[in-house]
Formats: sequence, C-alpha cells, structure tokens
Amino acid sequence: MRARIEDVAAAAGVSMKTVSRVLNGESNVREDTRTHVMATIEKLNYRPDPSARRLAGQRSYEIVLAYNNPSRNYLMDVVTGVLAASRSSHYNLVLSPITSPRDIDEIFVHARPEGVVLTPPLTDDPVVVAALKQRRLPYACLSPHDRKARIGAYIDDVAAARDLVLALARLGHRRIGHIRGAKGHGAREWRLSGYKQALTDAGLPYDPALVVDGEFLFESGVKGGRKLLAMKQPPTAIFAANDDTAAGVLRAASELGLRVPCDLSVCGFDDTPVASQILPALTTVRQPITEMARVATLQLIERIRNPKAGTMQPIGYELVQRESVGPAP
Amino acid sequence: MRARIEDVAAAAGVSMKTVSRVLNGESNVREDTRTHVMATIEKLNYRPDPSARRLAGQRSYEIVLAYNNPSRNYLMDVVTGVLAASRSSHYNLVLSPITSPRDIDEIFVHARPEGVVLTPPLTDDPVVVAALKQRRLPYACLSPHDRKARIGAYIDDVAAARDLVLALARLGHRRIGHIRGAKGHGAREWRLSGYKQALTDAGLPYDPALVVDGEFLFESGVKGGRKLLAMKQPPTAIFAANDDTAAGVLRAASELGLRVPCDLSVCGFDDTPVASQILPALTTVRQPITEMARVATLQLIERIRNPKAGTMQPIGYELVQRESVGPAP
DNA sequence: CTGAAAGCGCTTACAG
DNA sequence: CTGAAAGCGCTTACAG
Repeated sequence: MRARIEDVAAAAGVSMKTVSRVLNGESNVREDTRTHVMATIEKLNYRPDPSARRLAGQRSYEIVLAYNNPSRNYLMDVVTGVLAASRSSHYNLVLSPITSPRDIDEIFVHARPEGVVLTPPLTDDPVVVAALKQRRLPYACLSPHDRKARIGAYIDDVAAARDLVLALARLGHRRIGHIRGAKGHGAREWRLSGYKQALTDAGLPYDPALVVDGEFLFESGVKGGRKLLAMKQPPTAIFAANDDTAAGVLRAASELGLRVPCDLSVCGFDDTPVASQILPALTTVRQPITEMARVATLQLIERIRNPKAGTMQPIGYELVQRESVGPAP
Repeated sequence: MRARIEDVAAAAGVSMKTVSRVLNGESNVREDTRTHVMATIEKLNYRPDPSARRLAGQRSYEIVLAYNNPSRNYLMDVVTGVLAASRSSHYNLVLSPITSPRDIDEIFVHARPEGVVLTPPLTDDPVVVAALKQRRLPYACLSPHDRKARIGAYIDDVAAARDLVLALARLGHRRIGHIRGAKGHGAREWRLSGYKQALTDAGLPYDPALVVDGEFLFESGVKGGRKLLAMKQPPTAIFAANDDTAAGVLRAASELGLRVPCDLSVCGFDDTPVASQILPALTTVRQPITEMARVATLQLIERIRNPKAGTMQPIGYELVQRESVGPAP
C-alpha cells in the first residue's frame, strides 16, 4: 500500500499539518522537525496524492499549452520545454489545440489551468488575450508581437535577420530579395525590419519591389521565388522568412535552371530538419525553441505564485552557415 | 460558483448517488429519471470536478504516452491522435519522454496511468514491456514488431515496401539497393522483407551486397548512398527505409554528379515534410499517423474497461508518387 | 430502481 | 512553531 500523509505523520511523531507544511515548503517549521519529516517521507517513499491535494487545496496545478498553427517540429520542441519546466515545479501540462481563437474556451473544458503558455500566432490574437485577461489568468508568451506588458521568452528576430542579410551584403550582393512571413506573426514584421536595417547598414537602397508576401510555407517560397526571379533585374540573393519558404525558393530556382549558391544565394530561418537535409543545405538561424519554452514556462510559474513576478526573457540565437549562400555572381 | 453534484441532486429532487449514476452511465436508473437528471445537469451547466472524482473513485483517468526516439514530426502527430481519443473518452493525456528504457518507472513519478500508449521502438523494448506487464497495466502499441498478443494499430509495412519496390521493378530497374532502418524497430525488418518480396515477385535475384545498414537518419542515407553508388555495378534505384535516409541518398547522388531520377531513382517512406520540399520531391509512403494513434488509444481504452477487449487494428497506407523515381537508365 | 452514510487523502482556517 | 477539526466534491459499499 502507498503511504499516506497520515502514515508519515504517525511515523514522524508529528501532526498531518506539519507534514503538509514540510511538503509545501511553508515556513514556521523548526529546522530539525523539517529534517526529521523529510527523512520519514524518504523512508516511507511517500508521494502526496495529486487528486487529494487538488481537491483540498482547490487548485489544479495545471498549465495549459495552447497552440494552433505552428509546425509539428516547432510544437514538439515547445512541448518538451514546457513539460520540463512544469514538472520541475510540480505542475501538470495539459495540451490544448485551438481550432479557432473564438473557441478559446475549449481550454476550460478539459482543464482549469492556473496559467497558460501561448505560442504564436495565438500570442497576438486579441480574442484569446482578452479572454485570458477577463479570467485574470496568468499567461506567458513565446515570441509575441508586443513584448511590453507580456511575460515569456523571445529571440531578437530583428538582429538575427539583420545579421543574415548583412552577411549577404558583405558577400557583394546588392539586390537582395525578401519573402515575408504570415500575417499575424510578429516574426513577419521583425524579419522585414531586420532586412531593412541590414540594407541601411550596408548602404544599400530599399526597393519595395524586392519584398514579396508569404505565409511561412513551402508554397510561399515557390511562388515568391518565381516572382522575384522573373524580375527584369532579379535579386542575386533571397532572404526567406523561414526554412520552408527557403526550400520553396530552391525549387523555384531549380525550375529556372539557376544554381544555388553560384547563381543565387538563399537563406532561411529556424534551422528545421529540412534546412540541413535539402540540397544545398540552408544557411539559417537556429532558435533554441525548447529552451525558450522552458524559460517562458518558468516565468509563468513565477507569475502564478506572485502576480507581480515574471518577465520577458531574451534568449540567444545562432547563425548557421551552410551551403546555400555564396558570393554575388 | 460552480454547481456541485449536490446542487444538481437538490434541483432534480434525487440523491447524489442517482446523479452519479447518470454521470457515469451506470444502469439501474429509470429512463425518465435519467432524462430529468440530464436536463438538470444541462440547466445548471454542471461539470463534475475531476479531482474529486479521482480521489473518491481511486482512479486517475490518466493515459500515458511514452516515447523516446521518434522524430518530432512523428511524435506530434501521435500526440494529436492520442489526445483526440483520450478526450473523447474523458481520459487525460500525460506525456512521458523516456530517457532510458531502464527508467521506465519515470512514468509513475508523474502519473498513475490506467493505461500506456507505446511508440516504437519502445514497443519492442523487453524491459519496458516487462515492467508494464508486471504492474498489470494495459498498454497499446503503435507498429510493434510483434503484433501477436498486442493491441494497438499498425500499417502493413511489408506490403507498402513491396509496392514501392515493385513499382521500381516495373520501371525496368533490375539492380535496386536498400538502406535499412535502425535496429530495434520493427519497420527495419518489415521494409527489408517487403523489398525481398518485391524482388521475388518481379523475378529479380536478391543480392545481399545491395542491402546496407542504416539508422533512419539523413546521415545513414549519405553513407549508405555513397557505399552503394561506389559499387562496380551500382544500383539504378535505391529504396531508403525512410524519408530522412532518402534525403541523404539524394545528397550522396549529388556529390557524385548523378541526377535523380534520370541516373538514379530514389524512394523513401513516411511522407514527412522533407519529402515534398526536397528536390526532387520524394516518392514515398504516407502513414496516417494521427489516425493510427487515435485508433490505438481507443483500443487501449477498451482494454482498460475490459481486460479481454481491444485488438490490433490495421490502418491503410498510401503510395505517394512524386519526382524521385523514373525509368531505369 | 434509489438513497444515506462513510470515506478517498489531502489543505484550510483557526486556535494555541 | 505546532495541531485538531472540518471540509474539498465526488464514489463506494451497503441497505432497502
């Protein structure tokens, strides 16, 4: 039989309440009492029953991870990070795929979360955020568009995009195209912004014709790539908003008989598996997604414990140089 | 305030026990009593408190999804399927990454599952399976090596591999190479077996030199591809055990200046994103992973309810013809 | 077919 | 710093 708190109390010669105090790290326990109770817990291999704890404490210890669009790769990394952080703090993770932002209340059908982790683009959905605020539910965000008044984690997308494009400029590229990310994602704006900054830094003019729309998809790259490469003065390099898009550009280039990186340089963003497996392998930016998710969840937990705690944490990124970028032809 | 079972009982003019019976679909409730109680539940928008239910019932309603190796893509699809099935039956999903099969007891640190869903290669790990059996814990498997005495879901890997290789033979290929999957995965054996069957069906000899080892990785494809293509009589087609491996073969072919599919045909297995985004896009097999996970979980739930219920369900696969396969040169 | 009582294993609110 | 009592919201075992 499993040991109960009552058994521990009896074995340690204290009350259940004292054991409960030790368990929950509450103050007002004499140090040697605490030590003794801890030892007894260890000896009996006692683990508190989560259901009893929840019922009596009127708390769920649940953290919801809400998501909709992101790629499976991205999501699984996020799951890993959120799981690590929540477990280390004795919270339970409840997954909540959101079919439609209007159905944000779906979350509460399967959980009574103490806090929510939001992945983009849910982070910037006014309906979702309003619903959470109305319920006064703490939430943390991964790479939200608006970082002020939010807690969570992010990488400096602008700087990363700038670094990438600046590297292109240093290789002699003077006409650099950009295929944008999907609307509603902060990354769409940041990456364009980094692109523009790099042009300025390199003393290159900004030509709106070199910037085409996209949706973070392979198809965006094919379409955007065809459009850019069909220009009278086509770009010699293309910065795609993510790796899937860059893979699409590679396809468009191949259709036109262009060789990468000899005739055209291409870079992506994210360092997904396709980036290293495609030919040529993509120069891109690696985001430590699992770490971001872990840190964001930790911020959430701090805020759950203290409404004034929790911050927006910057996380480092890494430029990954591979084969898809070369000197301007 | 939330309604409690007591409130529903009072409003409906019955005892708590009767409401409980209706809630749990037990028999021995008069039909009109049931209808009336249901209406009252609806009216009060009553939802039973999960913690109280677990505590009183001494049940966890938890299903653990245990995983180690699989790719993030595969896993996220599995998660989606398991989540769908467990929620539809009022079970909760607990994720359990297994660092080492020896630490299978990790599962029980964070959950007291009523059942476990196992993903390959955990499905065939003797330590894991023994631990589950010893605890008399029902478990369902996704594509286990040994389907007998197991419940869950699978696709006919042998037939799928045979179809793929047979298509190659029909295009005139007479020397077809195979790069195998990782040890410990049932798929490693099945795909080889399907490969051999196809050769037999096509009246082609089986040449062991054309079969090289692999681990389901991109690197396996690069290495295996180089080895096969360096043969005195190299194959004109290569069946890689999965898409990542096939992507590696594409890379090896490119290094040697071989063009796919003109000089070499390549096919993979799984239809991961890389399969459609790589150049040339891969001919492969699509497994409905989410559906398999859903069905397997449903089998598990049946078994939880009845130790004799639950079966091993076959799921259909689909051949995806793309650009990486062509007539023999 | 229905119900009154006891109990699941914790925490809370209070007292000392 | 510590404890005795009540209660969280359900289900179980039993009785009728």
